[in-house]
Amino acid sequence: MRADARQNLDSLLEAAKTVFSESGVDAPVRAIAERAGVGVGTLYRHFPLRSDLISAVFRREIDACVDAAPDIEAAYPAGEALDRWIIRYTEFVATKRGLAAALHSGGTTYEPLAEYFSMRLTPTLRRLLDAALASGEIADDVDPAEFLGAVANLCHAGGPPGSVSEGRAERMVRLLLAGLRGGTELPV
Amino acid sequence: MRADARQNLDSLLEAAKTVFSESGVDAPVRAIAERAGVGVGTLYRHFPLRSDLISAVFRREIDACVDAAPDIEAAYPAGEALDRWIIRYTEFVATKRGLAAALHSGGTTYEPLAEYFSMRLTPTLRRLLDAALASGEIADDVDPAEFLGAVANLCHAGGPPGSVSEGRAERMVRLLLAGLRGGTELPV
DNA sequence: AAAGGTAGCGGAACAACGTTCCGGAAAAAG
DNA sequence: CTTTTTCCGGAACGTTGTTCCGCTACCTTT
Repeated sequence: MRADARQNLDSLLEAAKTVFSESGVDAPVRAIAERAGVGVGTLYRHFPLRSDLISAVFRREIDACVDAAPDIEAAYPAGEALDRWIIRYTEFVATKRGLAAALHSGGTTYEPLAEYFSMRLTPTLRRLLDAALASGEIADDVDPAEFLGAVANLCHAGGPPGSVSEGRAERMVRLLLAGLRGGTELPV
Repeated sequence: MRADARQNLDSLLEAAKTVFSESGVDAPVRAIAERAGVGVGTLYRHFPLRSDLISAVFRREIDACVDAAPDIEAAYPAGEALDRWIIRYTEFVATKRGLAAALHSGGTTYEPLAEYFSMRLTPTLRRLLDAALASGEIADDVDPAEFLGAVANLCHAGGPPGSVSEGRAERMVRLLLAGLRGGTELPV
């Protein structure tokens, strides 16, 4: 790999990270290329699809979230560890404006990113759930991939303009976690 | 209002309803105009913003959902009525591909639609919650607007491609409802 | 019934988007 | 230093939402 190509790739990742956090994942491709000081052709050479760039940028942050799990597991009992890691995951997702929307935009465009999300995060949650089930701290099991998707969906503003939104995501996620404790039967 | 204008407006609403259910709310404006047999200029005369058309199409369906509440309230005890109405709301939202994504797309574009959602649905849920709280069937209160937004967010596919998604939305919503029963304290 | 004024229509035109393409510049190899 | 290969830049294309204006045809008025 040529030296200038490597340099441009780094610039692009850095620029994309900045732009995404400023304007969300819907930011125009041209804006990213401009901030990186390269042409759009260069961007598309490294990332044939827009979603490839998004994937690359978020991969490292996903890894950081996964890596946080062992520390939490060691420091708290199983049930509380589960809660704390989910809250940690919440904080990661909450900062990515438009990410959840992109993930279920319908088409096959963002499948690779969703794939990676699940590939890394699912086993972590599976382990936390098993531990909490074994210790009897939660009553119901759930599919980890489903649960992660649900939490991610909850972590975005939504709702009417004037409504209280401070802490909304966290409140709803805590409600979901409380649901795992209950085991209450609901009507069909 | 002129007769042909009235006729075109009806055609547009009818066409939009069809196209939205076939291709989701992201369907191109031109496709709707073409199906209605009018030019895009006519469409924009009646609906200055794309979101205005979406609002108009969904208003009647929201109303239907609100109107279903009294029947459910009369037929079931408070707690079960709450569950059943939320499930009914779920079914409505689930069929609107891309609607939730549009609602929290960030900008002010879809605010009128979200406003109307909340304006109609919030009081209904407020009443159901109060009844269930009064009868002691649920332990925790929530902000109705928040809860509705959360449920709407849960009603979309998300997750990795291969994962189980059959009934996912319903399972997650039931978990959320179970959370209202619990009242379990969670860690900070 | 005819005629005029005007509400309203159609679709070309514009800006911004994602994506493609290729002439030429610059890095690596000899 | 020359050759070869890699890779860059940005013009160009197709599709989006939205605007604009000349002309149609509807309603009113006589």
